[in-house]
Amino acid sequence: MLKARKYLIVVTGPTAVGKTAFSVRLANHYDTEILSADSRQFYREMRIGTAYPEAEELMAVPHHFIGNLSVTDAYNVSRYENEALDLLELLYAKKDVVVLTGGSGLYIDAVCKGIDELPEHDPALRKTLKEQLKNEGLPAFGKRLQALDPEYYEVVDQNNPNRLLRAMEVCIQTGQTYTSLRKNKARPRPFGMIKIGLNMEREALFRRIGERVDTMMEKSLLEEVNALLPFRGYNALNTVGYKELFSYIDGNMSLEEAVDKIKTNTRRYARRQLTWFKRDAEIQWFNNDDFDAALSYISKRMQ
RNA sequence: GGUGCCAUAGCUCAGUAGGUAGAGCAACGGACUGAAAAUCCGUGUGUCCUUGGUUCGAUUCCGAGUGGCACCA
Repeated sequence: MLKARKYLIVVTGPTAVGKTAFSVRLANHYDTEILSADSRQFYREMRIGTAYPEAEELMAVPHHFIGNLSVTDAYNVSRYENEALDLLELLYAKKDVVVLTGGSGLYIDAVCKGIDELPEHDPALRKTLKEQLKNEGLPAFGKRLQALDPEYYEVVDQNNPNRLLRAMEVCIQTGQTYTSLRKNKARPRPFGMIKIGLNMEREALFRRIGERVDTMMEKSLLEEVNALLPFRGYNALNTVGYKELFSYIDGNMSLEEAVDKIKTNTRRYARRQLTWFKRDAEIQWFNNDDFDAALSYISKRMQ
């Protein structure tokens, strides 16, 4: 007997375009389950501000990587890659198709292509390096990286502290250059991938973003944020919708200003997402409400 | 109705002693390998309200019109 081919249908696109509803429909159609690739919906304490799927949606289709973490948990793409691949193996024992949906491009790529073997960061080392960077400044810190990994220094964005810090970390932790560890080669996966991008006219998308933020405020996002105040130092809370309201709570701006800022930053996030997805030629784009066209494309690809 | 002030980028405004203009915010483009809803880089997008006049040349000066604001009726 022929073994049925396994498929991962990836549904992506800018925030607020309607990925969740689309994916639930898709999963229902294939009688399967959904893996989320939204790096902030992992956190169970962040529901309103991350536009968590509705209760009915969660009941209609089994979801994974939704609310599986606490904001205090340390997490990263590599762990996600491993956990997602393990889970897919389990799911493919009973399903031929699984849906991966979300807007975190790096996380989607980790599942589809894999990322290189690099050491997980050492919090103590990162703290030390951060302080050093602060004290000596970006240029001097960069020069030190240049001494350790001249090749990477040439290509890195030398103004981006996160990039310099990470590279420095890896060099120090491994005693090897960051460059030598970055293979940047896609790994083969035991399933076929069909990538669907959802989009809509920008003006309409931006209108939706504004409305969604207003809805979040009506659903008492401010209360959610207030409850998370003690955890604001955690990376999970360095997120649109949360940081602006922290700033309001600190008295740095009015509530109206904070809400406007959330809308602006969400629009920018959507643009960055589009920039990321645009360069992935495997993505086939559809209008967010064109479910049938997407479905017929998918079934054609599966033949 | 009268008088005064204003009209410049999507918004708030600056400016040009007459040589077609620039800030902030917004917007737009891009980068991206264990922080990624993060982090970083780049870009002025303009009938200077309309119309006559003066001038080699008007967004700038003068007149008229239109719109807005204020005050007086």
